[in-house]
Amino acid sequence: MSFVENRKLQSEILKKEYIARVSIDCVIFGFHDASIKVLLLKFKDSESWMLPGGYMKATENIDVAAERILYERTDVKNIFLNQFKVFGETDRTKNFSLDIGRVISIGYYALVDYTIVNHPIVDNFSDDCKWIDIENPPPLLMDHLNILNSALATIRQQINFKPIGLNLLPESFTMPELQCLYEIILNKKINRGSFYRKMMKYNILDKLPETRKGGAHKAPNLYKFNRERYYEALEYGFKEVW
Amino acid sequence: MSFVENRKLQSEILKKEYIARVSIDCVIFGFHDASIKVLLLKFKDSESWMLPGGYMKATENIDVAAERILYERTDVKNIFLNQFKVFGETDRTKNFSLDIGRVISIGYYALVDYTIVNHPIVDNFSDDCKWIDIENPPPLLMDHLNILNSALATIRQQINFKPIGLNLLPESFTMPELQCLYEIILNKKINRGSFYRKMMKYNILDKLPETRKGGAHKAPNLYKFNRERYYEALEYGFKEVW
DNA sequence: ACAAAAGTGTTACCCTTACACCCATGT
DNA sequence: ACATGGGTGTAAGGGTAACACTTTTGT
Repeated sequence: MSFVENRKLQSEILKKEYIARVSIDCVIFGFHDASIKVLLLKFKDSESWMLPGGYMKATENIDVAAERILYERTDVKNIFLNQFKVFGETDRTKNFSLDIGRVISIGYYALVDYTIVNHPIVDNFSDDCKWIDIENPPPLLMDHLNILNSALATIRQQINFKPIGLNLLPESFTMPELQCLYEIILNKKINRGSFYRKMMKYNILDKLPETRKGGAHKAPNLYKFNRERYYEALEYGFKEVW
Repeated sequence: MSFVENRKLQSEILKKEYIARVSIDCVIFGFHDASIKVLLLKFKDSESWMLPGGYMKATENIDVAAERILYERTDVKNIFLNQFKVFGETDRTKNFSLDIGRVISIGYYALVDYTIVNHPIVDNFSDDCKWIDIENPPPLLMDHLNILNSALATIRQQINFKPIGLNLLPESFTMPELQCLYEIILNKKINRGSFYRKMMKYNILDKLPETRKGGAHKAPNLYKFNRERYYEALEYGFKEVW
């Protein structure tokens, strides 16, 4: 089979297996060193970075596709991704060295434990995969900076009426750590006592019997999220005005 | 050219012009007779109804596609559509007599003036187009009932922190009419005085010099939305908790 | 006269903030 | 002793809701 024939066949297979011109991009946020990180791939032989993304298969549910794509490109699995917006400008891929034509992309975000990425295993298109501080993003391909900022705006909105932190913090954590997460996301200081009471009223925390030993001062209490009540709050939100 | 050849050609043209397997469905809400209506098409020679929808072209921006599709199918134009969710279950089209294969659909909603639909002009696939009360929806094709309910849930959420009513009410309206709209959307009674003050505090209404004559009692004041402040409120919302 | 609309005063209540105070517990 | 963390009391302030009262103005 000639090279051209082979490429044609590959293309045919791809067309059958995948939905042409529809991709998924994943904005994976982590929390570490009192700052928000995003998981990025470095495009091979280039100084540009990109969000982990890929094409949808014709036979798989959209949410499943998002999880598969993230797994294939970063070795990260079993995380819950939230669809947040479709990016469908005709010129959104023009700032890209490969001519992939017109592609619309479905944006997903997730808030995950920073430690889920242990090994920088990357796929054939990338030569690096790591957490990058959102304060200083490197050059991003196509409209990926726009997608990233849109995801950030989405979580900053949602923090007003939905819980946050599960999967972003380790299984158990202290109240000052949780407060620090909120302060970083909201980019402002919060009064400690008020934060404490509001969190307790949300009724999504379980206090653990043990404390975090080894620090320089009083060992802080450990908490974990009560999954049942957390998910309930995620679904229904904390408040409605009307 | 044989029938088969012709169909093949048509299919090829369609493939080039349109993005295969990506559709847009529009949930168009109107307000009339103190109830919420949705604009539906009746599928030809069938008792089933559907949301106005269609396929995206390869060369058009996604938001433009949504407006074009709505216009082609219902003769309604120049309305602002909001993307709200992608429906991508593999089995979402199975309950449909035509075998269109796997299609993912991008959901858009709009809130419009009920009077925009003057003539029930419909396309080749439909034999009726009209407003239908959301309280008693007829049988809907595929997952269109799901899409409709999802759009409803979206606006009921958003009414808590964004203005509503522009395009849904006529250019000028009275305070009781606006309150009625809110009560219908939220499905509950609101205290008149409290509603009045809250609305005035939102600072998105301009009081007109004239009143609505001809009613049985005191002519109520007319108001209209201040576009500039309305759009600003749409973008930034009325309140943030943290 | 009557009914609807408009605007405002009042009160009670809840929630949120900021601040403070006291206690506990590590080094 | 000192620093951090935990928990709660309190007072100020803002927002909301329900209710009532008054005034206006159509038929």
